Amino acid sequence: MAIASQEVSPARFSAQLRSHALQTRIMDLILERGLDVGDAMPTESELSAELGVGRNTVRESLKVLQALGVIEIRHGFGMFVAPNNFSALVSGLTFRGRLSLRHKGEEAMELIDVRQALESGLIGSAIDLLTDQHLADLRTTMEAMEDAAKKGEHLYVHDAEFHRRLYAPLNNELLINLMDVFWQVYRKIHLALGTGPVNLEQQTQDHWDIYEAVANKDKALASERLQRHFDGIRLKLKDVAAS
Amino acid sequence: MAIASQEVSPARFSAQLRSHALQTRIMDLILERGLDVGDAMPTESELSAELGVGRNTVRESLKVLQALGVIEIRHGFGMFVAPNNFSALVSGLTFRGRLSLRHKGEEAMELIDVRQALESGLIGSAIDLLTDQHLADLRTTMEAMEDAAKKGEHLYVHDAEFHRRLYAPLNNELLINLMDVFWQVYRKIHLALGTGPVNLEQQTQDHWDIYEAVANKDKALASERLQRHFDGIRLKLKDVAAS
DNA sequence: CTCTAGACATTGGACGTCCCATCTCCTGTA
DNA sequence: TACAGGAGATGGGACGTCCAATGTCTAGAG
Repeated sequence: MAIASQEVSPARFSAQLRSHALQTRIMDLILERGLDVGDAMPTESELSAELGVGRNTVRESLKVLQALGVIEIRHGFGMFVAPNNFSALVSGLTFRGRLSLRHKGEEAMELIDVRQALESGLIGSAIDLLTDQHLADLRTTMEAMEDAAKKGEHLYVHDAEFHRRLYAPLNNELLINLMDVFWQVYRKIHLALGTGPVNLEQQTQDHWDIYEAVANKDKALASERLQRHFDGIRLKLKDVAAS
Repeated sequence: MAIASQEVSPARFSAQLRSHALQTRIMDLILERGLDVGDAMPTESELSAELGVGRNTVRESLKVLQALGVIEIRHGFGMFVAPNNFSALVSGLTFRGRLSLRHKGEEAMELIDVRQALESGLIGSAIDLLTDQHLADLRTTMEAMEDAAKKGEHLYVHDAEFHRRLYAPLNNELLINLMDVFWQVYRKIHLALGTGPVNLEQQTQDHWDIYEAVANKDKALASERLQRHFDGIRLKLKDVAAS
């Protein structure tokens, strides 16, 4: 009965500490009951009764947990422990980026910096662990990208897929999710600013270049080309932000 | 059944898309009104009226935005656009980590991997931009850590401070926040598992070693020692998780 | 016997109202 | 001038009610 850490006198504390405490209690409840990813949570009413708070209050916490990717809420069905999912961060970070663009776009640029550091820093390890299968997958993605480019379609999906598969060998879900978040935020900011003209062929060629370096297991070259790739992205962003 | 021109009738969409849309509307409202960090938001009632949704509904979204670090809510005073703040992620990631520890601790380990990649990958750039002031700050932190170690106190604060200051030269708030989040999550998971015996002197010496390499601007050595530092952390975690 | 359409129960979504808790600021008094 | 206390505003919370979505069960058609 790990009621543990029950506050004794919520008299002078509290601010938003209470709601945070409630979120924690719900997460603890999941852990204590041994619920795992995909398992059903108690209903809102049950939680409300069990935790001794109103249903609205519980709902506020649940919405937060949903936003944090802890639980998944399905209307008319129930709530479940969610698989790792960082999509929530996207909203917050996108907001940050757009907010910063009103000044000098510093935060948006920082985001690119982090992405660049992560990707160009990890490409070496990824190449070490690269198998033929991974390479084949990567090539498939590239071919799809080329097709899309020829048709004049957006490359968003393929671009994202490329970067995702590039680091698949590392077998690190957290990393993939994180990079995905950054990628999506960049895209959203870019969209929000209104996309300038895009050179689909050039974009595709950039990726082919990276692919080639990776296929040759040339770590230094791959890292450098990734670096350059991000320099390009950074320039494009700076360009649009200057408007 | 003639549907009399519903105002906003995303009839078939409705899922949690609605609440997400509401969050977006609030963020857009902030951007449209040109509100900046620290500025006051409309009150809950105003938002409720303006967005045409109930106050409870608006509150759920506001709580989420608070969790995402977009706004700051001060009971009895008002709501404000928040400075960048990732503390929310800590909760979610910590939960993930603890959940994963019931299996094989994979996710917790992934977190260390990402931290390791980020830190050892970026130390080079940080050293490039290192000034005497940064170095002096770092030394101050180390001395404080040593003091604490001698007194037998926990090194948490100093450890965090060290890693934070190590990358201060990069002048990238996002990165600092991100690493801070990872650090806190690691600490929380570690605490939740029950801390084994800690060797304060060894821990301090590890950091001194890193400091030394940085002070000598020896990028390779610094990177290697950071790598080793994280290997130690990883072992400790694996050790505790095995229980 | 099988398949499908519709009723039903369950569960989350939204809202309104009422009252409490907390904060800031202003006023009045010493 | 300084401090104490009140007023007003704002968020926090709890019910209760009704709506909407979803899965399941059942009855009827074939």
